[in-house]
Amino acid sequence: MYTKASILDDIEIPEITRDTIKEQLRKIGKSHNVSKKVNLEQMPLEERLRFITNEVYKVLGRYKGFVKVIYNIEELNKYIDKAIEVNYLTLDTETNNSLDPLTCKIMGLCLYIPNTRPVYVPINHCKPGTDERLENQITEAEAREALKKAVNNNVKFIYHNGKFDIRVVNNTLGFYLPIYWDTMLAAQVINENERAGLKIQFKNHIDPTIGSYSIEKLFTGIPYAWIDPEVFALYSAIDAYDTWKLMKHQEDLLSSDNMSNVLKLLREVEFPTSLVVAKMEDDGISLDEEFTEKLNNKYKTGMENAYNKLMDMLKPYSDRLKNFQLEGKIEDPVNLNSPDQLKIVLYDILNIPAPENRSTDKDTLTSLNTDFTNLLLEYRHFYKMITSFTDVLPGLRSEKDGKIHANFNQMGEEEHNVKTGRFSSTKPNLQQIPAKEKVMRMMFVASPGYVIIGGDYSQQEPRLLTHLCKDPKLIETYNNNKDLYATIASAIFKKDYWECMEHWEDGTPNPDGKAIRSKAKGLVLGIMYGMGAKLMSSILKVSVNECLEILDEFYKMFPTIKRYTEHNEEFAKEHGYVEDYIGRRRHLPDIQLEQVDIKAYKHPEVNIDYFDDITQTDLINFTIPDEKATEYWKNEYKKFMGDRYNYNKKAEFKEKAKANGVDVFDNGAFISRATTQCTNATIQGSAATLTKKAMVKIFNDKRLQDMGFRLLIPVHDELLGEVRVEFAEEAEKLLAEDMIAAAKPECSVNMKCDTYCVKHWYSDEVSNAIADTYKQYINGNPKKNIEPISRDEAIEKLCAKYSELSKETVILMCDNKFDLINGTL
DNA sequence: GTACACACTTA
DNA sequence: CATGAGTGTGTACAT
Repeated sequence: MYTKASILDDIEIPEITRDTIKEQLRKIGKSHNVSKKVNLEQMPLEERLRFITNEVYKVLGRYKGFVKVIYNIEELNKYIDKAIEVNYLTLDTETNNSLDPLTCKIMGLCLYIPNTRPVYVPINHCKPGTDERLENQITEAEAREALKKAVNNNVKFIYHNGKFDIRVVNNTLGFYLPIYWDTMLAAQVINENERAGLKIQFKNHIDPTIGSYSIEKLFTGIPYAWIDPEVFALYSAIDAYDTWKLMKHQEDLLSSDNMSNVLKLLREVEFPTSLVVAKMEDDGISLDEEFTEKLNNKYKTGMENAYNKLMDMLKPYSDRLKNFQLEGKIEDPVNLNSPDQLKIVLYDILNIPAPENRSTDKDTLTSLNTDFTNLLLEYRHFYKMITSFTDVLPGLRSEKDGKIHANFNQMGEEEHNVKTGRFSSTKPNLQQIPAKEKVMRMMFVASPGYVIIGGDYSQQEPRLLTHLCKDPKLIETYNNNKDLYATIASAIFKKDYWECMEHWEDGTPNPDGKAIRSKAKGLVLGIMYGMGAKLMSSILKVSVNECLEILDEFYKMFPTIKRYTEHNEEFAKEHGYVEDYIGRRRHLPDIQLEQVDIKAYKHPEVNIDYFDDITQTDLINFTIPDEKATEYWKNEYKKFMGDRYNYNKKAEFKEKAKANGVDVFDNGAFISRATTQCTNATIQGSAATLTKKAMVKIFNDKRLQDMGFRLLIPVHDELLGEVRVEFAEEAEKLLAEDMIAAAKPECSVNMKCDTYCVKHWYSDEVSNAIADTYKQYINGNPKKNIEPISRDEAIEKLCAKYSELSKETVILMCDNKFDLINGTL
């Protein structure tokens, strides 16, 4: 029996696998749920803990003797020495009912080393019902020394979602552990369409017979720390073992030749990135609370005014409103946030000519252009700013340091399927802070003594497209530092390069050039998104035919792009995935579907006299799949369609089949969507990879580290960080250098990077906008019917518009004299 | 309480 | 038929 063995004995016994307990597992059954009749909440504590113990043993008792609890430092040291000997350590941290690594308490460590049994190291368990720490445990200081010893001896640390664990360890024990392997990230990179949870991964790849259980419900409402370590170990320690098994499986899978790029992506990009993200989340970003409140008040006033005016405009229609209210179709007063009610107000009560779909979205309301709809748009804008940003951000600040610690997920949200490899951000989503409403970004401020440094890749995606298709003309454009869109416009519209630029060579504005250049820009974006000619025509504001001609000319001038996209799509059809410039894969299984799924049926030959409850009608409707007929219709389809795909013919076939009672499920939409995604997935995936590489490079840049530089937010093609104010200029330069250098050696096209340095995010943009408006006010603008006004009047107007800024600040900005680094708002 | 549609924000 | 994200609201349905 394992229970009587000492830790040393354990280390010498052969590797224990779950095979030994498989039989038990089958007996226990596949799932466990606590009976709903048991009222956990009202159970006295002692009874509840006993109940929990019993339930846990019922489900996980098979692990008793497999997992072991370490109660003293001698045993822990032995275990760590063993880790040093074999060079690996799998680690999972347990916290006290908190998923916030910033403020949580560390409760214990789950460890696993091959050829030993998984162990649980209790650190902060308490006597039930109290905060009194149990004595027979490892102290935080002991745990810290033990882990540090492992780190100093270059032990390779393995995790499942290591970002969480290394943050917990940093915030409780005071240092960051290294990451050798993360099975969650590996799972997501290997197949982004599969769920990456530890249990499901283990079931899918290691042991399909494993049962599922959800005993977390048992613990709701009571601190985990009150659970006996022996009981808790059963529940938690097996995770470290599972993680190890999964890692071995993933390493095997990735050791094959055709997976070497995926392995490289993990080792050089994703694993190092998770460390960067851990620190970024721990650091957080500062919010200017006073400024945020001022903005909030401004928008609230604006929203209330708009709302009141809207209600006033509805007053003459009170009779009609009443009718709909009596029918229960609208509330009293009408709820403008409800699209259902709004449709009635707009199209039935106010009798505004309704578009076919009776939509109430922004485009529709804008095109309606009535006093009511224009005011409604204003109301909605304010409402959005308040409810999504100004009202909620202050509440998201951590009690620990008053900063906002958003969650950055380097592979997208776990709940959704992982897609292209881009970052996502939640609670709050710092990637959707308004950019058009520029003052909103000024809520974010550098920490005291720091300045914000920002850098964005200029045309990151088109440059990567150029690298992917190796177009000589486009490569030349970039390497000669010429404008991409002007080059393209000049090629397809047969004009001189300078005729396609926003400004002439001498700097004077060129409105025609601006228009033609923006057409080329729309074209490139459309191609990168996989847009159809119809939609592209509406965006470029040309007819469909004209758009087709432009596209034709485009592909004639840049045949490499067409060749590349076609090759990429064929690759996807053959392999079921596309690859980015490093080796990140985006699986698009739909692209391998047959155009149609065909299913033919037959009616069973049943004598209804045998069945009391079956009627003749039931029988006619009752069918069973007919394999032979299905085969026949599949052949018919191939014969009918011939070699070339034809939409009309397909429709004709569908009708014919349907008339014969054959189901034809059209996969056309799925296939075309997957095809559309091919090009975009490689470009967007490449961009995501490049940005991550840049983050890693910046993180590891010794010079930036010495300046106190820390990353704050990744916004896809843009990185935001802060640095101690005395190093502002130098850090700005280094940031751009690192971002550009990150593309090498894999990317053949030079990157370009624009940077800025401010105390408040976007204050440079706001300052420029104010200066521009000021100039228009005092000079006038005949095109926009703006009469020139005096300086005082202009300043007064701008102060009203920017009421969240002080008058002094507005004046400084008007004169372009605002100190972006030290100036106060 | 959960799931979806809709509307809006962003790169 | 445009790519990729998250948040907040209202509504319908289940519990």
